[in-house]
Amino acid sequence: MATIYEVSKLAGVSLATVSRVINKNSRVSDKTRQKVQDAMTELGYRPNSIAQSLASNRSNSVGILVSELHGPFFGQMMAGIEAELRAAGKHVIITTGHSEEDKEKDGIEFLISRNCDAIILHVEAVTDAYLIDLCKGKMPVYFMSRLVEGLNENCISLDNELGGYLATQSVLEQGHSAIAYIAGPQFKADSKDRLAGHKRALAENDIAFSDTLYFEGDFKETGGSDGLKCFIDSNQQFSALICANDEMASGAITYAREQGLSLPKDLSIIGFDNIIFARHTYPKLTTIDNPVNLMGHMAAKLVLKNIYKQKNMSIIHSFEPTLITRDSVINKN
Amino acid sequence: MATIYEVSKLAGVSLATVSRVINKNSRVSDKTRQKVQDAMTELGYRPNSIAQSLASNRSNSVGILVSELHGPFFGQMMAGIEAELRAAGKHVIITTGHSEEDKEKDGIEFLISRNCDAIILHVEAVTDAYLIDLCKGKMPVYFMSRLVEGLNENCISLDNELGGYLATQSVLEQGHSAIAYIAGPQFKADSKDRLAGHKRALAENDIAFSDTLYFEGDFKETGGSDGLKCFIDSNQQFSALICANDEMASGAITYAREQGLSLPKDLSIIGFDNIIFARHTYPKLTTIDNPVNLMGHMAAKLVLKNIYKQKNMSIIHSFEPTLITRDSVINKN
DNA sequence: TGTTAGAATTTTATCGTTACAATTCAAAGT
DNA sequence: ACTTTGAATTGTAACGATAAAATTCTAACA
Repeated sequence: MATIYEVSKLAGVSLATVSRVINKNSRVSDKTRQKVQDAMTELGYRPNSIAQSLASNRSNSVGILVSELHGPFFGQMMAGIEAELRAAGKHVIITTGHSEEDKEKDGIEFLISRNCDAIILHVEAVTDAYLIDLCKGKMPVYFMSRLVEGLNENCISLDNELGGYLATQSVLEQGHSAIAYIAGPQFKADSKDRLAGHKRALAENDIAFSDTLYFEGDFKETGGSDGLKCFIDSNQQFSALICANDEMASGAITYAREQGLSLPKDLSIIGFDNIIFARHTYPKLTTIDNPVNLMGHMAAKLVLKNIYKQKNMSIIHSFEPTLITRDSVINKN
Repeated sequence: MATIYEVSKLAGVSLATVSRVINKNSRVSDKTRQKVQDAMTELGYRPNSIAQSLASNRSNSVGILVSELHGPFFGQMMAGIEAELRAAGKHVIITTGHSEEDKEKDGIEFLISRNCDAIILHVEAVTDAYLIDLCKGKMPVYFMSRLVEGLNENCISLDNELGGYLATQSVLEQGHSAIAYIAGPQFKADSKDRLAGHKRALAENDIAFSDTLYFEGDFKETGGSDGLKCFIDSNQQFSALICANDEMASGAITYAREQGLSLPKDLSIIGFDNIIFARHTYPKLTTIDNPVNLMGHMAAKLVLKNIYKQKNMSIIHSFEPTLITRDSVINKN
């Protein structure tokens, strides 16, 4: 592969001039630029990005840490980030944390060692203290879907508490009062906030939160089925079930039907996230929209603005969930 | 950040010795190694991967091109690849092709310019000729889920023809004879092969393939609903519907129910891929398992073996789909 | 004690760029 | 014609590691 040196020789100019032609920023006379460009195409020259990175101390890559590579939620998130960054000629290095503290830290270390220009984290297991500490380091760090105290400027987050509130409120408005709740893992901030919103809605309507109608799931399909099984086995009475994400809701739906329940007549179910599949459950899942793709775009824009100094980037740090009404909640009024 | 130079100074040894301690391969006396390691921890030294890459002409990164970052199919694929590679200390640079020729080529260019050590491609729009040409270049190229003629050694593929055959055969065995088929985009090799398998099964059972019971979908939910709508609107009679992937099957299920059909009594539906969600449709989707996660692992192993010279890697190039029987196909016998 | 092989270590060149200071050049002003 | 000035260009030193050749050390053997 041809190097900048050969290009400069063929074009009869210095290395530096070639470099400036490549990087478009500084001025070069049209005649010289043309000569250089001709030489480049003649040699099939392609800049060596590694050497560029070493010399410029910039890798043009952004590290991303997600919990899982599969799953509709992370898929949408990554798609948003990648689309935005790719359009700007940056690339993404993606790795996973599996919601485990060690693996998350490991993933972060890995991305740092890879000389990313910035990293975007969707971490769940690691503490705020660790993150605050991390931000004191040299690597710029941004957070997706998590609000770290004092680091608001680096966060793109969803008002999960509001989402939880909305879900419960909407179910209450449909006349339900005995409401079961399957939460996500409570070490995850999202889960905790959604639950808090649920409790607030309950409180505002003078309904007591019942421990026996609460189950902590795993955000996976099994969480939904296990939770519902638990409620049913203990002979609880309830007409509605709120699941802290759509996967659990769909697990619950599947299990409910296995138990011979007719949905939504016998049980109303509402989810959270509005993953693509939510409109293909039966009944179609009423849920809370989580604009995670948009948030991915925004996180990328934040990096583009702060790190790559792109102009005209207006950033929204906080997003609001909205209710998506479909068929899985019945009106009891 | 401390450099190798400072470490060597503090440890009182040369640059090269430090380098050899880092890279574990060549021998260094225990005493020296200890000195160096102490110096490294004292300085909080972390090798600069960019500099390593420039000097060694190896980036320890593998480029991945998938059609989409979201979607259960690609999610599983990426998860497999990443898990395997990450365990070996390599990282993945992921980009997308969106099943469009230009974007795929662009993505490939992008990965090449990023100095990956190898690239793993899941391309659909680009021609075999282009790929054969690409393989003549310097960059090692591997293919996921696509068999490129003459490049078998570089491919990890699924016998899609067999999968298509299996799907149709199983439906036939359940006593169905009027069978509709919603294919994937026919420019994609997978889709074509699955259809070919379908036709073979039909032929073996002396059933004519009917153009009016064929629809070319888009591999998305809409493909399933559009296809089924088309068949129903044209007043076709059929008791079973084969969809070339699960997304389309779930779109078809949703649409069928919207039309008041009772499933699987009025219509049997079978999918392809066995995405996680397939067990949460109603009725639970009978489908063809596509071990794409495993194939991802295998593609990564292939790279590990060929590029990074890891031993003990036994490679399986060709995978076989299997029938997963659930509830969406009724027995008419 | 002197050799010598082999291990351990150092020296030096190199990878392909960018960045910065230094230089040259061309047009305008006096 | 002689400065001046700002744009265009060049030379050279990094960037932080690896790799190959050269050297030094160590211990065993004659």
